[in-house]
Amino acid sequence: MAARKARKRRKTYHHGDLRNALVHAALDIISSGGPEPITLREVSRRVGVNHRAAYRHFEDLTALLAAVAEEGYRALIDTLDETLAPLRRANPERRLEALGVAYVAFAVDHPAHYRIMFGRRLNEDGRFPILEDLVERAYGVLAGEIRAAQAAGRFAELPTREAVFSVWSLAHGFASLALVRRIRVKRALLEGYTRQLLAPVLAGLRT
Amino acid sequence: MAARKARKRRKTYHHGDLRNALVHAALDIISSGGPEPITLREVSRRVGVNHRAAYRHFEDLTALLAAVAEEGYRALIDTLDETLAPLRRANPERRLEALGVAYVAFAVDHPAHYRIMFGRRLNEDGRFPILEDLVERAYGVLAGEIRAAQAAGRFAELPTREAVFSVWSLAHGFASLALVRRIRVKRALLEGYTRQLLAPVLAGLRT
DNA sequence: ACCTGAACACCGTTCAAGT
DNA sequence: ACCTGAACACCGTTCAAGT
Repeated sequence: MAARKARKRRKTYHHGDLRNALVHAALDIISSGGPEPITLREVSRRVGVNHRAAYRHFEDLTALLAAVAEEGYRALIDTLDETLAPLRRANPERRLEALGVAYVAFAVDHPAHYRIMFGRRLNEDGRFPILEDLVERAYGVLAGEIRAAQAAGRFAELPTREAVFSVWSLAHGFASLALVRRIRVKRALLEGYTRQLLAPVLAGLRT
Repeated sequence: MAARKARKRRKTYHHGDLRNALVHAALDIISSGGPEPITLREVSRRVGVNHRAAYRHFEDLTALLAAVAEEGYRALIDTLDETLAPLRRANPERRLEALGVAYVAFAVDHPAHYRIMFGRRLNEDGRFPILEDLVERAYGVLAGEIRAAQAAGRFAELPTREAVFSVWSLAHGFASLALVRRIRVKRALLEGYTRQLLAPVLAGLRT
């Protein structure tokens, strides 16, 4: 029926923004939580085009998934930036904690994006270098706060890289375990719980 | 050719230990690192039987993967136990650190097992409760050391559960990021690197 | 009891068209 | 330029047999 709707909406032979429509159909499939796998054919079906039409916009299925991942990374970076915006005057530690909380919340609130972003290694063949750039930018947000905390004399002078990886690993690990329900947390308690888990690392970095 | 070999080895109509053969063929496929997906047909092909034969032993593909995961959890638990064995007289902190290092090393050295264990949620429908039991046992090993450290007055009296999740999240997150090469570490440096990442959490728990 | 074989409804991807 | 349709070599799973 999604197919029928899409077909009604356009009078022309051309779709208009097929590329975007395909990306969001892919997201819908995963977000709906059902057991439906993301397939090129199902995605095209939802958009209301022949499955071959997708090849105009994506070289193959992996390229479509890479587009989903790219959108996800951009959304994550935006979320992290927006998290910091109202905290301009807060101390670096609180800002770092807020980043960790926002990161985990993003994963839990966008499980479809997150799984594509961190599930398979899409850039295995170096086909999508943009993905590496975006990860680097997200990393940079975290690293910036850790450097600021160190500059303010609040954090020990460990190598920044290792400090970032400690925090990132913890946030990513918790998010992943929550997504596969190995750790069960009610959404309303997520932020507080994340703070509890982050507390030891942050305390440890302080020494 | 694997098929031919298997066919030669047995003279009888029956395979002997088909179930086990299937589980290990599945592992071989993922371990080989190639892009070959684990399919019931490919697994059966490697063992040298008709793909329908697998259904004698596994209700469906998910059940086969669950068997792989089960074996993985048992191996992980064994690894953790063996890690603690020579450290009976060490202090709880060192034992906990050793567990974290062993956990990450297990993931990196058994990527096939690890991905099946923590990738999809195989027990979604409650079909494989054994998997939950085994995760619980692995969790118990970690929890035991944290409780011991607390009892020895070395760790602050935080709730054990949250302390375990901090350490587990960090180890799991680091392992996952290393597996998808978001964090790149040479195998020879893995243990030392893991210790560096764990250091802040362990220090934080100490306060 | 254990394995096979044909059949069905799905895939991704290629090639050769249609508008 | 953009989309379609038939075809190919794959899937998982079901049903009806073979030894």
